[in-house]
Amino acid sequence: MAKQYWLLKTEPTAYSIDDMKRDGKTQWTGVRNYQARNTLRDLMKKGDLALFYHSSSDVTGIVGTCEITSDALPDPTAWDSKDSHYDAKSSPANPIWYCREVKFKQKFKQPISLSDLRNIKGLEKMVVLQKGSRLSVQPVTEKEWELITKQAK
DNA sequence: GCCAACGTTGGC
DNA sequence: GCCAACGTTGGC
Repeated sequence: MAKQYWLLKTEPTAYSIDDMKRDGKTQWTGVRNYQARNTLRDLMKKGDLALFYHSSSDVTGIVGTCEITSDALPDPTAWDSKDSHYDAKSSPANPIWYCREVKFKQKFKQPISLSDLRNIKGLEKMVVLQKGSRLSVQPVTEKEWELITKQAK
Protein backbone atom coordinates (compact mmCIF):
# COMPACT_ATOMS: atom_id res chain seq x y z
CA MET A 1 0.00 0.00 0.00
CA ALA A 2 1.14 3.51 -0.77
CA LYS A 3 2.64 5.70 1.88
CA GLN A 4 0.14 7.77 3.83
CA TYR A 5 0.46 11.13 5.50
CA TRP A 6 -0.62 12.45 8.88
CA LEU A 7 -0.49 15.47 11.12
CA LEU A 8 0.58 15.25 14.76
CA LYS A 9 -0.36 18.07 17.11
CA THR A 10 1.60 19.01 20.18
CA GLU A 11 1.91 21.95 22.48
CA PRO A 12 5.57 22.97 22.24
CA THR A 13 5.65 23.64 25.98
CA ALA A 14 4.94 19.91 26.42
CA TYR A 15 7.03 18.55 23.53
CA SER A 16 8.40 20.66 20.68
CA ILE A 17 10.10 20.04 17.36
CA ASP A 18 13.37 21.04 19.04
CA ASP A 19 12.85 18.37 21.71
CA MET A 20 12.26 15.88 18.93
CA LYS A 21 15.33 17.01 16.99
CA ARG A 22 17.41 16.59 20.13
CA ASP A 23 15.95 13.15 20.96
CA GLY A 24 15.99 11.83 17.39
CA LYS A 25 12.96 9.73 18.16
CA THR A 26 10.23 9.54 20.77
CA GLN A 27 7.17 7.60 21.86
CA TRP A 28 4.10 9.54 20.72
CA THR A 29 2.04 8.97 23.87
CA GLY A 30 -0.79 10.69 25.69
CA VAL A 31 -3.44 10.60 22.96
CA ARG A 32 -6.77 10.32 24.82
CA ASN A 33 -9.37 10.77 22.15
CA TYR A 34 -10.97 7.75 20.52
CA GLN A 35 -10.92 9.03 16.96
CA ALA A 36 -7.27 10.01 17.24
CA ARG A 37 -6.56 6.67 18.96
CA ASN A 38 -8.14 4.74 16.11
CA THR A 39 -6.05 6.61 13.58
CA LEU A 40 -2.92 6.02 15.60
CA ARG A 41 -3.66 2.35 16.24
CA ASP A 42 -5.36 1.17 13.05
CA LEU A 43 -4.69 3.49 10.16
CA MET A 44 -1.05 4.44 10.40
CA LYS A 45 1.66 2.22 8.97
CA LYS A 46 5.32 2.00 9.76
CA GLY A 47 7.12 4.26 7.28
CA ASP A 48 4.31 6.79 6.96
CA LEU A 49 5.26 10.46 7.24
CA ALA A 50 3.69 13.14 9.39
CA LEU A 51 3.61 16.90 9.68
CA PHE A 52 4.64 18.21 13.09
CA TYR A 53 2.21 20.85 14.35
CA HIS A 54 2.65 23.29 17.22
CA SER A 55 -0.61 24.37 18.87
CA SER A 56 -1.17 27.08 21.49
CA SER A 57 2.16 28.77 20.90
CA ASP A 58 3.41 32.11 19.55
CA VAL A 59 3.54 30.59 16.07
CA THR A 60 0.86 27.98 15.69
CA GLY A 61 1.41 25.92 12.59
CA ILE A 62 3.57 23.30 10.97
CA VAL A 63 7.17 23.33 12.06
CA GLY A 64 8.62 20.17 10.56
CA THR A 65 8.17 16.55 9.62
CA CYS A 66 8.67 13.12 11.15
CA GLU A 67 8.26 9.44 10.36
CA ILE A 68 6.22 6.69 11.99
CA THR A 69 8.79 4.02 12.86
CA SER A 70 6.87 1.40 14.83
CA ASP A 71 3.65 -0.55 14.78
CA ALA A 72 0.99 0.42 17.29
CA LEU A 73 2.08 -0.16 20.90
CA PRO A 74 0.03 0.08 24.10
CA ASP A 75 0.54 3.50 25.66
CA PRO A 76 2.32 2.85 28.98
CA THR A 77 1.58 6.36 30.29
CA ALA A 78 -2.08 5.29 30.65
CA TRP A 79 -1.23 2.99 33.56
CA ASP A 80 1.28 5.26 35.24
CA SER A 81 -0.69 6.85 38.07
CA LYS A 82 1.82 9.70 38.27
CA ASP A 83 1.39 10.61 34.61
CA SER A 84 -0.99 13.41 33.69
CA HIS A 85 -2.56 11.11 31.09
CA TYR A 86 -3.20 8.31 33.58
CA ASP A 87 -6.37 6.33 32.91
CA ALA A 88 -7.41 3.79 35.57
CA LYS A 89 -9.56 1.94 33.04
CA SER A 90 -6.51 0.97 31.00
CA SER A 91 -4.16 -1.84 32.03
CA PRO A 92 -1.31 -3.83 30.43
CA ALA A 93 -3.73 -6.76 30.04
CA ASN A 94 -6.40 -4.54 28.56
CA PRO A 95 -4.88 -1.41 27.06
CA ILE A 96 -7.28 1.23 25.82
CA TRP A 97 -4.73 3.71 24.52
CA TYR A 98 -1.93 3.27 22.02
CA CYS A 99 1.18 5.06 20.86
CA ARG A 100 3.79 4.94 18.12
CA GLU A 101 7.49 5.48 17.91
CA VAL A 102 8.14 8.56 15.81
CA LYS A 103 11.46 9.61 14.30
CA PHE A 104 12.61 13.18 13.61
CA LYS A 105 12.95 14.00 9.92
CA GLN A 106 13.33 17.75 9.50
CA LYS A 107 12.66 21.09 11.09
CA PHE A 108 11.45 23.72 8.64
CA LYS A 109 13.66 26.82 8.33
CA GLN A 110 10.48 28.83 8.72
CA PRO A 111 7.33 27.55 10.41
CA ILE A 112 4.27 27.55 8.17
CA SER A 113 1.71 29.35 10.27
CA LEU A 114 -2.03 28.79 10.23
CA SER A 115 -2.55 31.98 8.26
CA ASP A 116 0.14 30.89 5.77
CA LEU A 117 -1.70 27.59 5.37
CA ARG A 118 -4.98 29.37 4.77
CA ASN A 119 -3.34 31.31 1.96
CA ILE A 120 -2.13 28.24 0.09
CA LYS A 121 -4.51 27.26 -2.66
CA GLY A 122 -5.44 23.60 -2.41
CA LEU A 123 -5.41 23.33 1.37
CA GLU A 124 -8.99 24.53 1.87
CA LYS A 125 -10.17 21.10 2.99
CA MET A 126 -7.26 20.34 5.28
CA VAL A 127 -8.59 19.00 8.58
CA VAL A 128 -6.53 21.30 10.77
CA LEU A 129 -7.96 24.35 8.97
CA GLN A 130 -11.56 23.39 9.60
CA LYS A 131 -13.42 25.44 12.17
CA GLY A 132 -13.18 23.96 15.63
CA SER A 133 -10.79 21.21 14.57
CA ARG A 134 -9.47 19.61 17.74
CA LEU A 135 -8.22 16.27 16.53
CA SER A 136 -4.62 15.76 17.63
CA VAL A 137 -3.90 13.02 15.08
CA GLN A 138 -5.23 13.78 11.62
CA PRO A 139 -5.00 12.44 8.09
CA VAL A 140 -3.28 14.58 5.45
CA THR A 141 -3.69 13.95 1.72
CA GLU A 142 -0.70 13.43 -0.55
CA LYS A 143 -1.54 16.66 -2.34
CA GLU A 144 -1.64 18.58 0.93
CA TRP A 145 1.66 17.00 1.97
CA GLU A 146 3.31 18.06 -1.27
CA LEU A 147 1.99 21.61 -1.19
CA ILE A 148 3.24 22.05 2.36
CA THR A 149 6.66 20.44 2.02
CA LYS A 150 7.21 22.37 -1.22
CA GLN A 151 6.32 25.59 0.59
CA ALA A 152 8.83 24.77 3.32
CA LYS A 153 11.79 24.87 0.92
C1' DG B 1 -8.48 35.67 29.28
C1' DC B 2 -12.39 34.75 26.29
C1' DC B 3 -15.22 31.76 24.15
C1' DA B 4 -16.77 28.51 20.43
C1' DA B 5 -16.62 23.84 19.37
C1' DC B 6 -16.51 19.50 20.64
C1' DG B 7 -16.27 15.08 23.65
C1' DT B 8 -17.70 12.73 27.76
C1' DT B 9 -20.50 11.79 31.69
C1' DG B 10 -24.44 10.61 34.11
C1' DG B 11 -29.36 11.24 35.56
C1' DC B 12 -33.59 10.07 33.96
C1' DG C 1 -31.44 6.70 24.21
C1' DC C 2 -31.87 11.62 25.23
C1' DC C 3 -29.75 15.60 26.61
C1' DA C 4 -28.01 18.96 30.07
C1' DA C 5 -23.95 19.79 32.50
C1' DC C 6 -19.39 19.81 32.55
C1' DG C 7 -14.51 19.57 31.04
C1' DT C 8 -11.09 20.30 27.45
C1' DT C 9 -9.03 22.10 23.34
C1' DG C 10 -7.07 25.66 21.01
C1' DG C 11 -7.39 29.96 18.08
C1' DC C 12 -7.54 34.60 18.82
